[in-house]
Amino acid sequence: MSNRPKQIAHLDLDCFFVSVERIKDPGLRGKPVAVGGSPQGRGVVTSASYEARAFGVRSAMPAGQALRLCPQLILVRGHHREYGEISERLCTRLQELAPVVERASIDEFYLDLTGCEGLCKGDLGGFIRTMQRLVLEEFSLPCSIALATNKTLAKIAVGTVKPAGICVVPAGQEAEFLAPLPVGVIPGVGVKTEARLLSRGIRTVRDMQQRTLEDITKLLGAHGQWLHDVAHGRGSEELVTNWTRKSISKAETFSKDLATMAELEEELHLLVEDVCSTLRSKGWKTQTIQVKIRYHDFSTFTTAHTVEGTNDDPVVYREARELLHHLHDGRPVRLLGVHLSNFTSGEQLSLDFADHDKGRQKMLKAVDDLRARFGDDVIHVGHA
DNA sequence: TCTGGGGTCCTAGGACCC
DNA sequence: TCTGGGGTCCTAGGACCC
Repeated sequence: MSNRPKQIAHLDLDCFFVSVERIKDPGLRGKPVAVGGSPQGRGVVTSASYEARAFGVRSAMPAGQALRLCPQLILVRGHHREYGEISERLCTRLQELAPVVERASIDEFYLDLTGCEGLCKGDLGGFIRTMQRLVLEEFSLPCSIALATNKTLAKIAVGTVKPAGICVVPAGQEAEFLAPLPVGVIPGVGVKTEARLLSRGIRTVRDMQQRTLEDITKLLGAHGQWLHDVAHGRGSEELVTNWTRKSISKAETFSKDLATMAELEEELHLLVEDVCSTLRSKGWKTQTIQVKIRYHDFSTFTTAHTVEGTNDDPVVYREARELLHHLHDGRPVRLLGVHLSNFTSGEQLSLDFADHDKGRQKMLKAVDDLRARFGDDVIHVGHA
Protein backbone atom coordinates (compact mmCIF):
# COMPACT_ATOMS: atom_id res chain seq x y z
CA MET A 1 0.00 0.00 0.00
CA SER A 2 1.32 3.42 -0.89
CA ASN A 3 0.78 6.54 1.15
CA ARG A 4 -0.06 8.51 -1.92
CA PRO A 5 -3.09 10.69 -1.28
CA LYS A 6 -6.39 9.49 -2.65
CA GLN A 7 -8.11 11.25 -5.51
CA ILE A 8 -11.85 11.32 -4.88
CA ALA A 9 -14.40 13.12 -7.02
CA HIS A 10 -17.80 14.22 -5.79
CA LEU A 11 -20.40 14.66 -8.51
CA ASP A 12 -23.45 16.65 -7.50
CA LEU A 13 -26.40 17.13 -9.85
CA ASP A 14 -27.56 20.75 -9.98
CA CYS A 15 -31.21 21.12 -8.84
CA PHE A 16 -31.72 17.54 -10.02
CA PHE A 17 -35.52 17.28 -9.81
CA VAL A 18 -35.99 20.55 -11.68
CA SER A 19 -33.51 19.41 -14.33
CA VAL A 20 -35.55 16.24 -14.92
CA GLU A 21 -38.76 18.25 -15.22
CA ARG A 22 -37.01 20.48 -17.76
CA ILE A 23 -36.18 17.46 -19.90
CA LYS A 24 -39.86 16.58 -19.96
CA ASP A 25 -40.95 20.18 -20.56
CA PRO A 26 -38.25 22.32 -22.20
CA GLY A 27 -40.52 25.33 -21.71
CA LEU A 28 -39.32 25.35 -18.08
CA ARG A 29 -35.74 26.19 -19.05
CA GLY A 30 -34.41 29.54 -17.96
CA LYS A 31 -37.41 30.16 -15.70
CA PRO A 32 -37.91 30.16 -11.94
CA VAL A 33 -39.16 26.61 -11.29
CA ALA A 34 -39.66 24.58 -8.14
CA VAL A 35 -40.63 20.96 -7.61
CA GLY A 36 -42.82 20.53 -4.57
CA GLY A 37 -46.21 19.93 -3.01
CA SER A 38 -49.30 22.05 -3.21
CA PRO A 39 -49.41 25.23 -1.11
CA GLN A 40 -52.96 24.33 -0.01
CA GLY A 41 -51.94 20.84 1.10
CA ARG A 42 -49.06 21.87 3.37
CA GLY A 43 -46.54 21.20 0.63
CA VAL A 44 -42.91 22.27 0.62
CA VAL A 45 -40.30 22.92 -2.06
CA THR A 46 -38.04 19.91 -2.68
CA SER A 47 -35.91 21.39 -5.47
CA ALA A 48 -35.60 24.94 -6.78
CA SER A 49 -34.02 26.19 -10.00
CA TYR A 50 -31.26 28.78 -9.66
CA GLU A 51 -33.60 31.37 -11.19
CA ALA A 52 -35.98 30.66 -8.30
CA ARG A 53 -33.17 30.71 -5.72
CA ALA A 54 -32.38 34.25 -6.83
CA PHE A 55 -35.71 35.18 -5.21
CA GLY A 56 -34.83 33.39 -1.99
CA VAL A 57 -36.72 30.18 -2.75
CA ARG A 58 -35.07 27.23 -0.99
CA SER A 59 -35.57 23.51 -0.45
CA ALA A 60 -37.86 22.61 2.48
CA MET A 61 -39.57 26.01 2.28
CA PRO A 62 -43.38 25.94 2.44
CA ALA A 63 -44.77 26.25 -1.08
CA GLY A 64 -46.97 29.19 -0.09
CA GLN A 65 -43.99 31.13 1.16
CA ALA A 66 -42.06 30.36 -2.03
CA LEU A 67 -44.92 31.76 -4.12
CA ARG A 68 -45.01 34.93 -2.05
CA LEU A 69 -41.26 35.43 -2.53
CA CYS A 70 -41.50 34.70 -6.25
CA PRO A 71 -45.04 35.17 -7.63
CA GLN A 72 -44.03 34.04 -11.14
CA LEU A 73 -42.64 30.79 -9.73
CA ILE A 74 -43.71 27.72 -11.71
CA LEU A 75 -44.48 25.04 -9.13
CA VAL A 76 -44.58 21.50 -10.50
CA ARG A 77 -45.39 18.17 -8.85
CA GLY A 78 -42.49 15.76 -8.42
CA HIS A 79 -42.09 12.36 -10.07
CA HIS A 80 -39.86 10.67 -7.55
CA ARG A 81 -39.89 7.18 -8.99
CA GLU A 82 -38.57 8.61 -12.24
CA TYR A 83 -35.85 10.58 -10.43
CA GLY A 84 -34.72 7.38 -8.74
CA GLU A 85 -34.57 5.48 -12.03
CA ILE A 86 -32.55 8.21 -13.76
CA SER A 87 -30.21 8.39 -10.77
CA GLU A 88 -29.57 4.65 -11.02
CA ARG A 89 -28.99 4.81 -14.77
CA LEU A 90 -26.48 7.59 -14.26
CA CYS A 91 -24.73 5.55 -11.56
CA THR A 92 -24.41 2.62 -13.96
CA ARG A 93 -22.88 4.92 -16.57
CA LEU A 94 -20.44 6.39 -14.05
CA GLN A 95 -19.32 2.88 -13.15
CA GLU A 96 -18.06 2.58 -16.73
CA LEU A 97 -15.88 5.65 -16.19
CA ALA A 98 -14.42 4.98 -12.76
CA PRO A 99 -13.39 1.78 -10.96
CA VAL A 100 -15.25 2.53 -7.72
CA VAL A 101 -18.48 4.54 -7.52
CA GLU A 102 -20.71 5.30 -4.54
CA ARG A 103 -24.25 6.58 -4.97
CA ALA A 104 -24.42 8.68 -1.80
CA SER A 105 -27.93 9.99 -2.40
CA ILE A 106 -30.34 10.38 -5.29
CA ASP A 107 -28.27 13.27 -6.69
CA GLU A 108 -24.75 12.72 -5.33
CA PHE A 109 -22.00 10.34 -6.35
CA TYR A 110 -18.44 9.69 -5.23
CA LEU A 111 -15.87 8.33 -7.65
CA ASP A 112 -12.51 7.02 -6.50
CA LEU A 113 -10.08 8.07 -9.21
CA THR A 114 -6.93 7.11 -7.30
CA GLY A 115 -4.55 5.49 -9.73
CA CYS A 116 -6.46 6.68 -12.79
CA GLU A 117 -3.98 9.40 -13.69
CA GLY A 118 -2.45 7.12 -16.32
CA LEU A 119 -5.74 6.97 -18.18
CA CYS A 120 -5.88 10.72 -18.66
CA LYS A 121 -2.22 11.67 -19.00
CA GLY A 122 -2.09 12.76 -15.37
CA ASP A 123 -4.83 15.33 -15.90
CA LEU A 124 -7.63 14.38 -13.50
CA GLY A 125 -8.97 17.94 -13.66
CA GLY A 126 -9.46 17.49 -17.40
CA PHE A 127 -11.03 14.10 -16.75
CA ILE A 128 -13.74 15.45 -14.44
CA ARG A 129 -14.47 18.24 -16.93
CA THR A 130 -15.00 15.62 -19.60
CA MET A 131 -17.25 13.70 -17.25
CA GLN A 132 -19.30 16.82 -16.54
CA ARG A 133 -19.79 17.36 -20.27
CA LEU A 134 -20.71 13.72 -20.77
CA VAL A 135 -23.40 13.86 -18.06
CA LEU A 136 -24.87 16.94 -19.72
CA GLU A 137 -24.78 15.48 -23.23
CA GLU A 138 -25.94 11.96 -22.46
CA PHE A 139 -28.42 12.71 -19.66
CA SER A 140 -29.26 16.41 -20.17
CA LEU A 141 -28.34 16.91 -16.53
CA PRO A 142 -26.13 19.81 -15.42
CA CYS A 143 -23.79 18.91 -12.58
CA SER A 144 -20.83 20.14 -10.56
CA ILE A 145 -17.78 18.04 -9.74
CA ALA A 146 -14.99 18.52 -7.22
CA LEU A 147 -11.79 16.55 -6.80
CA ALA A 148 -10.00 16.27 -3.46
CA THR A 149 -8.02 13.88 -1.29
CA ASN A 150 -11.07 12.63 0.66
CA LYS A 151 -14.84 12.39 0.37
CA THR A 152 -15.72 15.01 2.94
CA LEU A 153 -13.48 17.62 1.41
CA ALA A 154 -14.72 16.85 -2.11
CA LYS A 155 -18.29 17.31 -0.92
CA ILE A 156 -17.50 20.64 0.74
CA ALA A 157 -15.56 21.78 -2.32
CA VAL A 158 -18.37 21.03 -4.75
CA GLY A 159 -20.68 23.25 -2.74
CA THR A 160 -18.43 26.22 -3.40
CA VAL A 161 -18.72 25.97 -7.20
CA LYS A 162 -22.37 25.05 -7.85
CA PRO A 163 -24.00 25.23 -10.30
CA ALA A 164 -22.14 23.84 -13.30
CA GLY A 165 -18.79 24.21 -11.55
CA ILE A 166 -15.52 22.34 -11.34
CA CYS A 167 -13.16 22.45 -8.38
CA VAL A 168 -9.81 20.79 -7.74
CA VAL A 169 -8.29 20.96 -4.26
CA PRO A 170 -4.60 20.04 -4.61
CA ALA A 171 -3.08 17.59 -2.13
CA GLY A 172 -1.38 19.49 0.67
CA GLN A 173 -3.63 22.54 0.36
CA GLU A 174 -6.67 21.09 2.15
CA ALA A 175 -6.59 23.20 5.31
CA GLU A 176 -5.77 26.33 3.37
CA PHE A 177 -8.71 25.76 1.02
CA LEU A 178 -11.12 25.31 3.93
CA ALA A 179 -9.91 28.15 6.16
CA PRO A 180 -12.04 31.04 4.82
CA LEU A 181 -15.28 29.02 4.57
CA PRO A 182 -18.02 29.29 7.21
CA VAL A 183 -18.22 26.24 9.54
CA GLY A 184 -21.76 25.58 8.28
CA VAL A 185 -20.32 24.11 5.07
CA ILE A 186 -19.04 21.09 6.98
CA PRO A 187 -21.44 18.15 6.58
CA GLY A 188 -22.88 17.46 10.01
CA VAL A 189 -22.89 21.10 11.06
CA GLY A 190 -26.51 22.10 10.93
CA VAL A 191 -28.38 25.02 12.45
CA LYS A 192 -27.92 23.88 16.08
CA THR A 193 -24.25 23.02 15.90
CA GLU A 194 -23.46 26.17 13.96
CA ALA A 195 -25.17 28.26 16.64
CA ARG A 196 -23.17 26.54 19.40
CA LEU A 197 -19.93 27.14 17.54
CA LEU A 198 -20.85 30.76 16.87
CA SER A 199 -21.56 31.26 20.58
CA ARG A 200 -17.86 30.48 21.13
CA GLY A 201 -16.75 32.84 18.40
CA ILE A 202 -16.15 30.06 15.88
CA ARG A 203 -17.52 31.33 12.59
CA THR A 204 -15.10 30.10 9.93
CA VAL A 205 -13.18 26.90 9.49
CA ARG A 206 -10.05 28.93 10.27
CA ASP A 207 -11.52 29.76 13.69
CA MET A 208 -12.02 26.03 14.22
CA GLN A 209 -8.50 25.21 13.04
CA GLN A 210 -7.11 27.56 15.68
CA ARG A 211 -8.89 25.77 18.55
CA THR A 212 -7.52 22.67 20.19
CA LEU A 213 -9.24 19.32 19.83
CA GLU A 214 -10.11 19.53 23.54
CA ASP A 215 -11.90 22.84 23.02
CA ILE A 216 -14.07 21.40 20.29
CA THR A 217 -14.88 18.10 22.00
CA LYS A 218 -15.74 19.94 25.22
CA LEU A 219 -18.30 21.89 23.23
CA LEU A 220 -19.68 19.14 20.98
CA GLY A 221 -18.75 15.80 22.52
CA ALA A 222 -17.65 12.92 20.32
CA HIS A 223 -18.91 14.74 17.26
CA GLY A 224 -16.20 17.34 17.90
CA GLN A 225 -13.43 14.89 17.02
CA TRP A 226 -14.88 14.43 13.55
CA LEU A 227 -15.35 18.16 13.00
CA HIS A 228 -11.82 18.91 14.14
CA ASP A 229 -10.47 16.36 11.64
CA VAL A 230 -12.57 17.77 8.81
CA ALA A 231 -11.48 21.32 9.59
CA HIS A 232 -7.89 20.20 9.11
CA GLY A 233 -8.68 18.67 5.73
CA ARG A 234 -9.06 15.07 6.81
CA GLY A 235 -12.15 12.97 6.14
CA SER A 236 -13.47 9.59 5.11
CA GLU A 237 -11.73 8.00 2.13
CA GLU A 238 -13.60 4.71 1.76
CA LEU A 239 -16.44 4.56 -0.71
CA VAL A 240 -19.53 2.62 0.34
CA THR A 241 -20.59 0.30 -2.45
CA ASN A 242 -22.57 -2.29 -0.47
CA TRP A 243 -25.10 -0.06 1.26
CA THR A 244 -28.25 -1.74 2.57
CA ARG A 245 -31.32 -0.12 4.01
CA LYS A 246 -31.72 -0.29 7.77
CA SER A 247 -35.26 1.01 7.97
CA ILE A 248 -38.42 1.37 5.91
CA SER A 249 -40.89 4.11 6.74
CA LYS A 250 -43.94 5.84 5.40
CA ALA A 251 -45.54 8.96 6.79
CA GLU A 252 -48.28 11.28 5.71
CA THR A 253 -49.05 14.86 6.59
CA PHE A 254 -52.77 15.37 6.08
CA SER A 255 -54.07 18.40 4.25
CA LYS A 256 -56.45 18.74 7.20
CA ASP A 257 -55.79 17.36 10.67
CA LEU A 258 -57.49 14.04 11.43
CA ALA A 259 -59.73 14.24 14.46
CA THR A 260 -61.14 10.75 14.98
CA MET A 261 -59.52 7.44 15.85
CA ALA A 262 -61.49 5.74 13.05
CA GLU A 263 -59.84 8.01 10.47
CA LEU A 264 -56.44 7.46 12.04
CA GLU A 265 -56.83 3.70 12.01
CA GLU A 266 -57.82 3.76 8.37
CA GLU A 267 -54.73 5.81 7.46
CA LEU A 268 -52.57 3.62 9.65
CA HIS A 269 -53.74 0.56 7.76
CA LEU A 270 -52.74 2.12 4.43
CA LEU A 271 -49.32 3.04 5.78
CA VAL A 272 -48.79 -0.47 7.15
CA GLU A 273 -49.76 -2.04 3.81
CA ASP A 274 -47.26 0.17 2.07
CA VAL A 275 -44.27 -0.52 4.32
CA CYS A 276 -45.03 -4.24 4.57
CA SER A 277 -45.21 -4.51 0.81
CA THR A 278 -41.77 -2.87 0.52
CA LEU A 279 -40.49 -5.15 3.27
CA ARG A 280 -41.64 -8.29 1.43
CA SER A 281 -40.21 -7.07 -1.86
CA LYS A 282 -36.83 -7.19 -0.09
CA GLY A 283 -37.49 -10.63 1.36
CA TRP A 284 -37.10 -9.27 4.87
CA LYS A 285 -38.99 -9.39 8.15
CA THR A 286 -39.18 -6.60 10.65
CA GLN A 287 -38.67 -6.89 14.38
CA THR A 288 -39.23 -3.29 15.48
CA ILE A 289 -42.37 -1.35 14.66
CA GLN A 290 -42.57 2.35 15.43
CA VAL A 291 -45.51 4.73 15.17
CA LYS A 292 -45.13 8.50 14.93
CA ILE A 293 -47.69 11.22 15.56
CA ARG A 294 -47.41 14.95 14.98
CA TYR A 295 -50.00 17.34 16.34
CA HIS A 296 -51.15 20.72 15.11
CA ASP A 297 -48.46 22.51 17.17
CA PHE A 298 -45.80 20.37 15.45
CA SER A 299 -44.99 18.51 18.67
CA THR A 300 -43.96 15.02 17.61
CA PHE A 301 -44.03 11.74 19.53
CA THR A 302 -42.93 8.23 18.74
CA THR A 303 -43.38 4.88 20.36
CA ALA A 304 -41.95 1.53 19.36
CA HIS A 305 -42.24 -2.14 20.11
CA THR A 306 -39.96 -5.05 19.24
CA VAL A 307 -41.55 -8.35 18.27
CA GLU A 308 -40.69 -11.62 16.60
CA GLY A 309 -39.82 -11.04 12.95
CA THR A 310 -42.83 -10.59 10.66
CA ASN A 311 -43.80 -9.12 7.31
CA ASP A 312 -47.49 -9.89 7.59
CA ASP A 313 -49.80 -6.87 7.29
CA PRO A 314 -52.33 -7.93 9.96
CA VAL A 315 -49.60 -8.72 12.50
CA VAL A 316 -47.84 -5.41 11.90
CA TYR A 317 -51.15 -3.57 11.87
CA ARG A 318 -52.22 -5.04 15.22
CA GLU A 319 -48.95 -3.91 16.81
CA ALA A 320 -49.09 -0.49 15.14
CA ARG A 321 -52.70 0.01 16.21
CA GLU A 322 -51.83 -0.71 19.83
CA LEU A 323 -48.93 1.73 19.64
CA LEU A 324 -51.20 4.36 18.09
CA HIS A 325 -53.78 4.00 20.86
CA HIS A 326 -51.01 4.21 23.44
CA LEU A 327 -49.53 7.31 21.84
CA HIS A 328 -52.57 9.35 20.84
CA ASP A 329 -53.74 11.90 23.40
CA GLY A 330 -56.98 12.80 21.63
CA ARG A 331 -55.87 15.95 19.86
CA PRO A 332 -56.27 16.29 16.07
CA VAL A 333 -53.34 14.76 14.20
CA ARG A 334 -51.30 16.50 11.52
CA LEU A 335 -48.98 13.62 10.62
CA LEU A 336 -49.07 9.87 11.09
CA GLY A 337 -46.12 7.61 10.32
CA VAL A 338 -45.03 3.97 10.50
CA HIS A 339 -41.39 2.98 10.70
CA LEU A 340 -39.96 -0.55 10.47
CA SER A 341 -36.42 -1.49 11.45
CA ASN A 342 -34.29 -4.25 12.92
CA PHE A 343 -34.70 -6.58 9.95
CA THR A 344 -34.05 -10.28 9.62
CA SER A 345 -33.51 -12.07 6.33
CA GLY A 346 -36.99 -13.57 6.43
CA GLU A 347 -35.90 -17.22 6.70
CA GLN A 348 -35.68 -17.43 10.46
CA LEU A 349 -38.87 -19.40 11.04
CA SER A 350 -39.52 -21.59 13.99
CA LEU A 351 -40.09 -25.10 12.65
CA ASP A 352 -43.60 -25.46 14.07
CA PHE A 353 -44.86 -22.60 12.01
CA ALA A 354 -42.81 -23.13 8.89
CA ASP A 355 -45.53 -24.82 6.86
CA HIS A 356 -48.25 -22.41 7.82
CA ASP A 357 -45.91 -19.53 7.15
CA LYS A 358 -45.04 -20.84 3.70
CA GLY A 359 -48.68 -20.71 2.63
CA ARG A 360 -49.11 -17.29 4.14
CA GLN A 361 -46.02 -15.98 2.33
CA LYS A 362 -47.40 -17.28 -0.96
CA MET A 363 -50.70 -15.50 -0.40
CA LEU A 364 -48.96 -12.24 0.52
CA LYS A 365 -46.80 -12.45 -2.56
CA ALA A 366 -49.90 -12.88 -4.72
CA VAL A 367 -51.38 -9.76 -3.13
CA ASP A 368 -48.19 -7.79 -3.82
CA ASP A 369 -48.18 -8.93 -7.44
CA LEU A 370 -51.78 -7.83 -7.90
CA ARG A 371 -51.05 -4.46 -6.36
CA ALA A 372 -48.03 -4.02 -8.61
CA ARG A 373 -50.13 -4.76 -11.68
CA PHE A 374 -53.36 -2.99 -10.85
CA GLY A 375 -52.51 -0.43 -8.21
CA ASP A 376 -52.51 -0.36 -4.42
CA ASP A 377 -56.27 -0.13 -4.11
CA VAL A 378 -57.12 -3.32 -5.93
CA ILE A 379 -56.83 -5.58 -2.90
CA HIS A 380 -56.22 -5.31 0.82
CA VAL A 381 -55.16 -7.94 3.30
CA GLY A 382 -57.81 -8.38 5.94
CA HIS A 383 -57.03 -7.39 9.49
CA ALA A 384 -60.31 -7.87 11.31
C1' DT B 1 -44.13 31.89 6.46
C1' DC B 2 -46.16 27.92 9.35
C1' DT B 3 -43.15 24.18 8.47
C1' DG B 4 -42.56 16.94 3.41
C1' DG B 5 -40.78 12.51 3.35
C1' DG B 6 -37.23 9.19 3.39
C1' DG B 7 -33.31 8.08 5.56
C1' DT B 8 -28.75 7.70 9.09
C1' DC B 9 -26.44 8.10 13.36
C1' DC B 10 -25.94 9.36 18.23
C1' DT B 11 -27.18 9.80 23.16
C1' DA B 12 -29.11 8.56 27.37
C1' DG B 13 -31.74 6.05 30.68
C1' DG B 14 -33.72 1.79 32.22
C1' DA B 15 -34.11 -3.23 32.20
C1' DC B 16 -31.84 -7.28 32.51
C1' DC B 17 -28.08 -10.56 32.93
C1' DC B 18 -23.72 -12.23 34.66
C1' DT C 1 -27.99 -3.36 55.59
C1' DC C 2 -26.15 -1.32 51.86
C1' DT C 3 -24.21 -1.91 47.69
C1' DG C 4 -20.49 -3.74 42.64
C1' DG C 5 -19.53 -3.15 37.50
C1' DG C 6 -19.83 -4.34 32.65
C1' DG C 7 -22.34 -5.55 28.57
C1' DT C 8 -26.33 -5.57 25.73
C1' DC C 9 -30.91 -4.63 24.33
C1' DC C 10 -34.84 -1.60 24.03
C1' DT C 11 -36.99 2.83 23.73
C1' DA C 12 -37.47 8.01 22.99
C1' DG C 13 -35.78 11.89 21.21
C1' DG C 14 -32.75 14.85 18.56
C1' DA C 15 -29.55 16.46 14.91
C1' DC C 16 -28.60 16.09 10.41
C1' DC C 17 -28.71 15.03 5.23
C1' DC C 18 -30.92 15.23 0.51
